[in-house]
Amino acid sequence: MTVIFSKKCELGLQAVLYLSAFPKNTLFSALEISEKINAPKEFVSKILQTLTSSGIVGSKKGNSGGFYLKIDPGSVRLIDVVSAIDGLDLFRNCVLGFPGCSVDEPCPVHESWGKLRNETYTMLSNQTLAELRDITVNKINSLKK
Amino acid sequence: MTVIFSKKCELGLQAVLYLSAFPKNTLFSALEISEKINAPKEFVSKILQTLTSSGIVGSKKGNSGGFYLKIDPGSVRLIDVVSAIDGLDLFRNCVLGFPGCSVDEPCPVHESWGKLRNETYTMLSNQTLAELRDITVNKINSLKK
DNA sequence: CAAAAATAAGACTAAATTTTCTTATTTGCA
DNA sequence: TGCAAATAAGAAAATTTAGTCTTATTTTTG
Repeated sequence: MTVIFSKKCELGLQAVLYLSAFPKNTLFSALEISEKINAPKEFVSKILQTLTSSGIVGSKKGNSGGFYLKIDPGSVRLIDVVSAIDGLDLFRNCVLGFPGCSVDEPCPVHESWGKLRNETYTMLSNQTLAELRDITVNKINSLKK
Repeated sequence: MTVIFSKKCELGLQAVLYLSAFPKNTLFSALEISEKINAPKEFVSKILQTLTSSGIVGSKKGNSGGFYLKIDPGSVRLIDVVSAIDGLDLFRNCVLGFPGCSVDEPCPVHESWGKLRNETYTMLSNQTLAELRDITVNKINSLKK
């Protein structure tokens, strides 16, 4: 089971982080990326297509084609990728699944989860891929092979 | 899509919260509970069976049978229900899905998510059902009919 | 121009989760 | 004792998510 994001989203985040470790516009084939993040090539390719249509990633067809980060790493935040793939329902819905959870009819953890949820949103919004670069490079390099 | 818990877990939490709003050992049939929390009866019944085998809930067969909170509401915490249904992987796995995420090989949000994850765990552990009773009763009563 | 290698797109399959159904067993009560 | 109503248990169906396959198109290179 995934933690809070879907598998698609996790892999999308990993792929974009991978791309952000290299100079902007550096092309990588879906195969290269999939091997690096240890995921099925076709699945990665499909996820990157989604990110392409949302504008975060660019693609180039043909013999020497591939995917690349289209937006400057200083302008992309993790939340942008999450938003493009899973959407933001995570930050709207009641964590206990109650309907109509609000200040007037709060669930038992409405306030406390609300706070944590906002902090999570902030965490995913605060830093850009550029700011995460060093730690990202270190992590990417530790992924064996 | 659910927020961080599975549907089973959400409904299990709702059902237990419902039971905790009444004096301990008060019996409710799966049908009554399912109508209250607006979920399929058989599904609720199955979830409560899980909670029965984990000891949080008790069950009584036969004509006037049903389910009841077996442990005192002052001794049950939300995390106990989560643990019984979804397990605690949520509090162990990397939120970005990276393997081997650790202090030595942290992912880009290892520290910040680690903190939020611990606070989430604390939130689900701190208060007992008894302490949540007032707000629970209010929420349950707002769920129409 | 033809071959090779890549993305794009969509159909298809597989797996996991959710939900329903069926049957057995238990229990209270007339 | 027999019926009705409930849980127990497990099979089956439906839905969602994950992953694969196929075909088309693009682009570079020989």
